[in-house]
Amino acid sequence: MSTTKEREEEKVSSENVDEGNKCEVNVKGKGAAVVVMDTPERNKNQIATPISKFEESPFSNFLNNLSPIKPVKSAHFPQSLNTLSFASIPSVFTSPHVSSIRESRFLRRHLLSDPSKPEFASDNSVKVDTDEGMLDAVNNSNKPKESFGSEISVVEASHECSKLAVELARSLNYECSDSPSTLPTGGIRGKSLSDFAGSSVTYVPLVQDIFGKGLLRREVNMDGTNEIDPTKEPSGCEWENMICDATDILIFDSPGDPEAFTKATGPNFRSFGFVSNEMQNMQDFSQVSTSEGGGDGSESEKPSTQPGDETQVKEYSETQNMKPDSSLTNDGMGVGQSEKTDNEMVSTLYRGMRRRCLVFEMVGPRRKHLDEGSGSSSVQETDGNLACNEKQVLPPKTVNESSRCILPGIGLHLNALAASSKDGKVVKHEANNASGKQLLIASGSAVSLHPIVTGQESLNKSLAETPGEGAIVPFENSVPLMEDVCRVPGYVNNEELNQTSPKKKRRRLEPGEGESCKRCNCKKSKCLKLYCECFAAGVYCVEPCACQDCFNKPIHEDTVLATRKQIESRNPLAFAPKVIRSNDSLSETGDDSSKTPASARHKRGCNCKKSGCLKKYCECYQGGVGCSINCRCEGCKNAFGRKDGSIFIGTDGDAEEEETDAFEKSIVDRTSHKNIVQSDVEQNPDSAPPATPLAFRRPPMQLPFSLKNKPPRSSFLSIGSSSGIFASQGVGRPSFFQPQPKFEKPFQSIQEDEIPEILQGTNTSPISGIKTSSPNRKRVSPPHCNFANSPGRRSSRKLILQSIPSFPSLTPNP
DNA sequence: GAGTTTGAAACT
DNA sequence: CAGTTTCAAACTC
Repeated sequence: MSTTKEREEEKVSSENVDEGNKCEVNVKGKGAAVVVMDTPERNKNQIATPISKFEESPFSNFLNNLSPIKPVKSAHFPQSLNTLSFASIPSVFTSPHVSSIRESRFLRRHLLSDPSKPEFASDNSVKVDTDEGMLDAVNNSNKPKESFGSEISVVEASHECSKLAVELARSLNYECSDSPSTLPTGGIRGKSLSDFAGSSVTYVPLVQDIFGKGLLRREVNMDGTNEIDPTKEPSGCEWENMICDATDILIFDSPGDPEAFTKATGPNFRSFGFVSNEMQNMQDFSQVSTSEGGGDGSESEKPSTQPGDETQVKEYSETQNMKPDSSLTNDGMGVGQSEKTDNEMVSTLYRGMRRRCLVFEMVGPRRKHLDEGSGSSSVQETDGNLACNEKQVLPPKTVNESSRCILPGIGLHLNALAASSKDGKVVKHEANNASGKQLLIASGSAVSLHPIVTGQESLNKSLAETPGEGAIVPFENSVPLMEDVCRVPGYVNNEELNQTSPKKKRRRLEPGEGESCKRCNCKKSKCLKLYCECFAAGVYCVEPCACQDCFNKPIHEDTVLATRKQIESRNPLAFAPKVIRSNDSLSETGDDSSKTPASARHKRGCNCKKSGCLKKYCECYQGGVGCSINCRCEGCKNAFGRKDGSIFIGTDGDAEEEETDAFEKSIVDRTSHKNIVQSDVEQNPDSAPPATPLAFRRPPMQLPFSLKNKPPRSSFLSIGSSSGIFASQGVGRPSFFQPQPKFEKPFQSIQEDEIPEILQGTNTSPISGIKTSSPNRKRVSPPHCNFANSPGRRSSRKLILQSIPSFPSLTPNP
């Protein structure tokens, strides 16, 4: 009892001290991702509501904890989880810089977490979860403590966690002699942040989600640990190292360990699953396994497991799968100590057994559990994602849901993104409208997402490394960047967001914002021509599509790929994003001041004659970009910028107003993007803001091909500021949103990669020169093809024209 | 929901 | 490269 009081006191004190931090942390957690992603302003706005909610909830929770009264968590939780997951993701994804930020966060979190786990504070990893979890934990802590009855159990749990971490490390081959008890997860994050922005990133979200659920559980345990654990303070450094290593291993191993990852085509998915599993395991361990005993146990376990790293990993994953289920079903917290004790004994005994046995089945079951049993957000999210993915793409390839999600490749990714975005919006809207948008935007905008990007990159790399993925879906591969970007964010979002039925989400998305998930209504093209938006976007047709005789499905992958190649052979940029965001780059040209269209440009330019570039018929307008020199439009009144170069100049008041609005929005986005991407942009004026991971994925081969061979009509001039634009548009005008979607995909994923590559490769400068010289000029000489080689600019991300790369990548060049 | 308009994509 | 046709989205009613 005294312990409980102490805990409370600690928490309280920590809260008092850290309240500010908490708030910030929460904000960051949620908003961080968002903020990073796009315009801070939006994020702030959007986030604000959520944050406030969170804050309140945590506060209330803490207060409750302090007070004898124990409030029930309930509603806040899910949101917090979602938000957390998002936030966490970005943070994780964020580049090293981000990591630094994170560290700060961690610190804060630690403070927060400290209350529950002063000792663990050293472990950054745990903290994040704790933040969310804190609340829950706080609420739960009281219960759990009571239920636990003995602190020992808690301690054991913590040990188990450490064990889990250790196991992970083992699997990785890393032996962390000193694994801080619980932190493994945290450690992972930390690592991901610093080291593996990309890979880690992907994991992180899951982790967070898991934490969201599991943390609560964990925290409960943690609380107990805190009291007891003081003895165990792990060295943060060591722990982090271990985690990092583990994460690395996990990530990298993932490909290697097909089993562990299961069949999931998408590395992301795998990673997620893996992480989630770990997390769950951790939780489970904390909850279940106590018997093995303290930190020592963890180490002891390590040695045992170490024998085969891979095997261990698999086992680990298996165990994760197993555990998660059990844990999920039990909810960790729900299970009484008695159960735990029983389970613990058993669990400890069978751990190894389970792990190994579970191995492959893990994913599927787990998810099911999640879906079925745990109402927890994480589960839902995963489900939602899966569902979405399944619908969209997957079908054939992936057996597992998870695999489905991932596998679909482009289609999936894009769809997922779209769906996710929509879902995110929808779902979040429930909780927080703003947050939802942010998420979406974030997902959408590769730029802002650095973290995401990084994550994607890592993912991409992993994918590239992993034979399965690439081999499986060429088409998917080609999609890469876009998809990746989308995937990650979207995916995450979906998971998080898709608490409800994925289908619903998709549908919602489609109709409303729907762009992310493009729907087509093709009747004669069989969805194998660019007429088909889905096909053009590099996505497989999904349920929402009303197409007839559709061949744009995973089943017909070969056909799709072949067709793609054909089209690409004709026009290498055919699948490149139509709109390229140069926003940043444009700014260089002076566009920025103008806000005008320069920020982003349509690759080819439009050819409107009757619409005045004021309707969606106009691709430029649809893409939320101004018309450029490349445009051959007549009577251009594009609100985003006229081809005259007068960007906005809206001769018409309306147009001007619109433009201004759009600009402002775009500017905001840009600014955000710029902030993030600036370096890149600066380096590459043309470059799209986001440093997408695409580059990794992109098979330079493809692009060079297409580009060199045939520069499409237009040059890449267009800007890739899409994210910004979209975001802005999305916020500001619905109409834009719609248009954006199309571009978005390309934007985010593709543009950056493509452009940069192109630019780089094509030293021919034409593009760059053109862009720089005249922002509006869309038609830069296409030929920049060299992009592949251009070393100079590459140094920077040179996102430049992702458009090209993305697609090329998609094409099964290999 | 059906029909029209529009402009891109595809074809010649 | 230019012109025409095809196509599907966007738009209107």
